[in-house]
Amino acid sequence: MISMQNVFDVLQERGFIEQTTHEDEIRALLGKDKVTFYIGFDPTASSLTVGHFMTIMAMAHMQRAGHRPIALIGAGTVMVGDPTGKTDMRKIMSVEEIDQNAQAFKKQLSRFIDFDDGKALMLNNADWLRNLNYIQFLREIGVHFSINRMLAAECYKSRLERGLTFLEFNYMIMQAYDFYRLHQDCDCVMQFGGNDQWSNIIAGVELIRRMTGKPAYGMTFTLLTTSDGKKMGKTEAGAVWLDPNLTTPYEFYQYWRNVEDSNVERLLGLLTFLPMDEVRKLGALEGAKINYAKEVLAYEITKNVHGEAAALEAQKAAKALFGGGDDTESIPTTEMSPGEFSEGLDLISLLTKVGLATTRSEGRRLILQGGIYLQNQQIKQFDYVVTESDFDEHGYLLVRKGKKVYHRIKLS
RNA sequence: GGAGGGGUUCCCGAGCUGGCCAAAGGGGGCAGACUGUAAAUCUGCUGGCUGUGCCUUCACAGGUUCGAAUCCUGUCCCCUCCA
Repeated sequence: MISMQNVFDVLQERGFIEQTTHEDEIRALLGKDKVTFYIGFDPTASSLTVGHFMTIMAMAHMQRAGHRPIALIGAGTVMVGDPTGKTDMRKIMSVEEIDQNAQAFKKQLSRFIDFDDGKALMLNNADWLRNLNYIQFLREIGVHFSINRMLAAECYKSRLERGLTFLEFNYMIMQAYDFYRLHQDCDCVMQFGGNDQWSNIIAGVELIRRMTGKPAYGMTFTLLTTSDGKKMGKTEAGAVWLDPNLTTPYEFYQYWRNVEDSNVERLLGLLTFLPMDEVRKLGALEGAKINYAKEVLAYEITKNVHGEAAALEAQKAAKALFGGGDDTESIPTTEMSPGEFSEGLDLISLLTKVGLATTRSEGRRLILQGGIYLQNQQIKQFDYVVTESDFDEHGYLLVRKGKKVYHRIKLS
């Protein structure tokens, strides 16, 4: 790093920052000292998602600027469950599941942040939250919280209409206490998070101020949303995961390759390390040319998450399918024995077998509506029987569903 | 604890004077058209199956009836008001 730009400005320029508790102080602090900050990750699933990834990017920028990140695994806070943004109460998770997820989170985080030699810390709030003494906690920490103010918090609003349990109501206090603990134990003075975490973050900032008289700071990042305000990172199949077993690198690549035009520049800034002048250049491309920017976006993010080899492979596969290239190695492939086709296999069975249709009815519907193609030939006969003669000379059969979903059958 | 209102197909939400209900409408999703692997728009589909018929669904378990999402009984869960 040659020119040492203030990370605050970097984050701002790249579009991360949504709200800050004390903008000037934070900027000043980040400009001169080595600052310890934390971001919490609640292990509610077995993998991190792209939403977490954006936050991790911010963390990485901070680390590159010489600050010390604490990745806090929330295996204690998930025991309670964050009601923020939820309309219904989340299922109570078993401790085994939580701890398993926490392990998975740890592994994934280590790929993006350098935890060597104390350059970053990974902590788990289960270590202090699970054994709290109720009465003692209420007397020490609980006194500092005003129910009146908590009820006014934005994050509880929807839940006050539908019902909020006392368990979940305590989430904010848990998170505030985390910040306090990290402040005491690790000199952590800042907490970052997605913008939905604002209420929880300021609760911690205030708790620290009340208990220690010392300042603490908070900052939230923009949330990944589509132009109509829907959360990004969700597909019909569920979230976009960082775990390649849950979302394959090819699917992951395609997700970014298909984002809407208006979001490309923003996403490049948030999710890649490309210099901003390049980001702006790419974002300025118009019409069909912006497809190039999407390729860059998809490639860069996939590279960050799954490595260069996987990114190249995904890109090649995508180009082959959509751009007339000839590499088809990376498309999802199912191997089947020639014997299965010796009598012929009906198309519907084939579709369900490879997962292109979840039920036979769905398969039939797809075919009837013209959504199924074999070797790029539309098949509208629902009782079509696939035989070896449908395969190419190398023993491959390319099955396509709609415009974008490809699957290959290989005879073996 | 008392009074009242609810639990319907992926979601929201009709139906609940018994048959015409696999269940209106909207959302979401999928497919088609248009395109740039974009957005917007338009069209169709959207419980399962050996498919013009059959099977399983309207919280759960029973019952009444030729026939129940609709009526009766019990159970569980949720919400509102009162305590």
